[in-house]
Formats: sequence, structure tokens, C-alpha cells
Amino acid sequence: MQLEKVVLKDQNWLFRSMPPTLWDELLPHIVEIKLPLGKVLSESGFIMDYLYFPTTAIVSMLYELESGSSAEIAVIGNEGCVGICIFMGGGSTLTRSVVQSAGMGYRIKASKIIEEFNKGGPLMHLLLRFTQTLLSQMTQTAVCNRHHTLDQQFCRWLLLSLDRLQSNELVMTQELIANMLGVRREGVTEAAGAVQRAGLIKYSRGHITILDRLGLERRTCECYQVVKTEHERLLPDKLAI
Amino acid sequence: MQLEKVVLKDQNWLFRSMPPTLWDELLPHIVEIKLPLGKVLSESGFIMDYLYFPTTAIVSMLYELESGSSAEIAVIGNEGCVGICIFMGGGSTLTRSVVQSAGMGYRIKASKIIEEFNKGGPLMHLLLRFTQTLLSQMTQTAVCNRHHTLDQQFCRWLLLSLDRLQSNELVMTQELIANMLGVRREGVTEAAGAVQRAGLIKYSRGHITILDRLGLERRTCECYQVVKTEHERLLPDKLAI
DNA sequence: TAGCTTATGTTGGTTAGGATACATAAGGAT
DNA sequence: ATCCTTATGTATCCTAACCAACATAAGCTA
Repeated sequence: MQLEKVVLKDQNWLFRSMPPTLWDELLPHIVEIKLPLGKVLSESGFIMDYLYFPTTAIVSMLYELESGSSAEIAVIGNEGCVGICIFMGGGSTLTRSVVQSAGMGYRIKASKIIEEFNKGGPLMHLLLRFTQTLLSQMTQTAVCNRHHTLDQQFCRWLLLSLDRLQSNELVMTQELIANMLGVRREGVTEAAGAVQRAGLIKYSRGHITILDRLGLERRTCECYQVVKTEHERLLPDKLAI
Repeated sequence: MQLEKVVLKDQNWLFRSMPPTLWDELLPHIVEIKLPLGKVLSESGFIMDYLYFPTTAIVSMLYELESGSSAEIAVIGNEGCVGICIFMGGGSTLTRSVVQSAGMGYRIKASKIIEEFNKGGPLMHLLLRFTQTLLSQMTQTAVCNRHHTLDQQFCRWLLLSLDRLQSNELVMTQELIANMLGVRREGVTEAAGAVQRAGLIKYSRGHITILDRLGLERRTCECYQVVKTEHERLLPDKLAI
């Protein structure tokens, strides 16, 4: 029992950074769940009942326009949680959260989170720090959408996903990537083709293998490094709360 | 004395929504300041010492790229405050906050804000609600940058600014608008020309007068209404905390 | 192995907006 | 009034990305 919990605590930055008393308080409320590809964790405008903590899964925050076209606003992996609107107030957001890469995660009832959050203690500080990294991702997405090429954005997207995975392989069709980036599938084909010809990746029918990670980092825009550095600043391994 | 305070409290949504005990606690720490055009309230990466509450001024949150080109991420007026990183953790953000429309505002020392915020009481709830509206603005900016035309974005920008002003006139050159939107000045000239020819605005050398507000709302993309509606939901006139 | 579905590749035409360069014109300063 | 600065207008060329339509090809199923 004790061993199992230690392993679990290590799987998400928020868990890892919780002081023992907080951890003991929350542990009984933590439930493991499967997060299959495409699972919707929050729908635009709907109240959320759980706060989700991905461990091996990756979740995309998307915004969908009336026209049906969409754009990814941020990616969340095992460094954070899905459902910040729970503790921010309002209870719902206009973004959809969809599992982009299948895996596992945990969840805790919204009511329990609110109860702990409102004490103003360590949980509040952890969650707000994570929210701050979301803000920086959203900022960077907005700027990147405005100023950088599809090729650069494609590389940035790959890198952000890779950072949240264990392997150097990604299961993801170009069609889906296009939806995330809010561009046409053909555009992604072109970008992916160019990156593959440059020897940085290899892909076939929904499987992307990274061959030269450093090459990708050189090819992308500054946005990737900025987001990553800010992540490391705000979510350090050892956080003194 | 008493009268003066009442007037002041009414000038910003956050002030207005504070319960009396909180207001009495903060009042001694509130200092009025001038916010002239171009004044920088926060610089990328720098620790903020004050939380600013615009009353008649409007502040833009901008992100500046290495190349020097920039983009506005969100606008803040008398519904909120500048410096959320103070209470979110980390103490600094990568965005610059610049006064876009001159006016007045108030400020409170960061240390005082942190002290009150950490109690987990009404100030925390108010500030987080406002932060949530910032998130929705940032989301919409990202999507709008991706999918909508410059013409639509120009109208959206005008409307968002107008909502934060008393008058129907805006003092703003096309050059500055271009910086905000992250496009070329010539592009703004073109968009502004078209909107003027359509009879919706009139402008000359840095003065824009709105002639047909409804026409602007019809001409812009859905993003404006979405942001506005979310604002009204999250920051209602009468908030029960 | 044949057929079907789904993923990826390619082509040609179109367009919004970027880069550059220069023209006009309004208003303040001398 | 003249000059000068600053704001706005315009024109040419260029490119990234869109749109639409279709071609290939990989892997699954029968």
C-alpha cells in the first residue's frame, strides 16, 4: 500500500510537490482513470465535476469557432491538471479539453478541490503556479499564431508534445495535428514532409518518430524555448511553498 | 471624506465588488496614480511591486518577440487589474503591460495584496474571477489571430477598447494599433479606410470617432461577443462572494 | 488476394497580408 | 506663411497559406 502511493505521487508534478499533510488529505479522494484518445474532459460552457491530473496522457485545450475550425490554446501533461475553471471561479470555460495522446491519469472531485483550495494553503499555491504556466503557453500560442510559419509551429507542437511523453514516438495523424494547429491538413503534410526530408523525423500513417530532437529545436521559433524555460521556472523540481 | 471614498470605490469593478470589511482593510493602502499614454506598468521578466487598478485608463498586455514585432494578448480597463503574476506565483510574467489610453488609476503594494490574497477570502475570489476573464481574452486572441481577417480584428480591437472608455472617441494612431494587433501599419490603414468608407468610423491623425457601433459589431468576428459575454458572466454587477 | 478505408502526396489557382518605397497632407513650430 | 514632423494613403511585388480536386499508397478485412 505505502509503496503504491509513493509511485503514484511521483507521476504528476502537482502531486510530487504537495507537502505530506496535504497529500494525506487528498489521497483518499484520488481516483485513477483511463484517458483514451479523443476523450473529452471538458466541453465548452459546461460545469466541470472533476479536476484531472494526467500522468502518461496528454490533453489539449482547444477552442472551437462557430465555423467548426479550431485551434489549440495549450497542452497539459503530467506537470499539471485539467479544469482550472473549477478553482478560478465561474466553474466553466469556453475551451474544450480533449485527450491528444492516450494514457492514464487521476481525478479528484471538484468540491474537494474547492474546499482545499479555499484554505489558501499549499494546494492553492501549486495550482496557481501551474495556471501561470498555462497563461504563458496561451500567450505564446497567440503570438506564434500571428508571427511564425506553419513549419515552425509544427516543430514547436512536436516538441511540446514530446516533453510530455516518455518515448520519442508520437501516435498522431496529420489530420489531427492540423486540427490542433488550426490549419489545413495539406499544410501539415507539406510541413511534415519538409521536416522529414531534413532528416529530423520519420513518419508513416499516424506514427511520428523523432530522429533529431536538437534539429527540431533549431528549426522551431523562439516560442518553444520561452514556454519551456518559463515552465521550469514556475514548476521547479523542488518547490519551497 | 466618506463621500470621496464611495466615488473611488465605484470606479473599478474589483473595488466595487469588495465587501465593506475588505474595503476598509485595503483603503489605507490605495494610492491614486496618473497613467499617461505609453507608461510601462510591467516589463517582461521583471518582478512587479504594485498591483494596478485602472479607472479611466486602458492597459494593453503585449508580448514582444526577439524580432521586435509584438502582439497584444489582452486589454485591461476599469474591470480589473494589472499584475496578476503577483498573486499567481512567480512574481513576473513575460508580457509587457503598457498604457494604451491615458487616464487615471490606483495601485496597491504587492506585499499587501499577497497578504490579503493568501487568506483565501473575497479578495482572492475577485482577483481569480478577473484572471479567468483574462484567460478567455487570451484564448480568443489566439484563435482570432489564427482564423480571422485583419478587418475583423481591427473592429474587435476598437470595440474592446470602447467598452473600457466613457467616450465614443479614441486617441490612437494607426501605427500604434498596428503594434497592438501585430500587423503592419499599412494593413491597418487599409482596414481603417474600409471601415471608414463603410461609414462606421471617422478618423484623422490619431483620433478615431465611432459613428455606428452596431455596424462595427456586425462587421467583426464572433470573438468580440464571446469575450464580452464571458466578461459579463464572470464579472457581474452584483457578485455574491 | 482483392477490395475498402484511411492516411498521405500533389497540383493549380486564389488571396490576405508582408516587404519596400514613395506620395500626400494635417497640424504644430518658427 | 513657411518649414518640419508625423500621420496617412498608395502602388508594386512577393510569399505563405488557403481552397478544391484528385492521386497514391498503406494497412486492414473479407
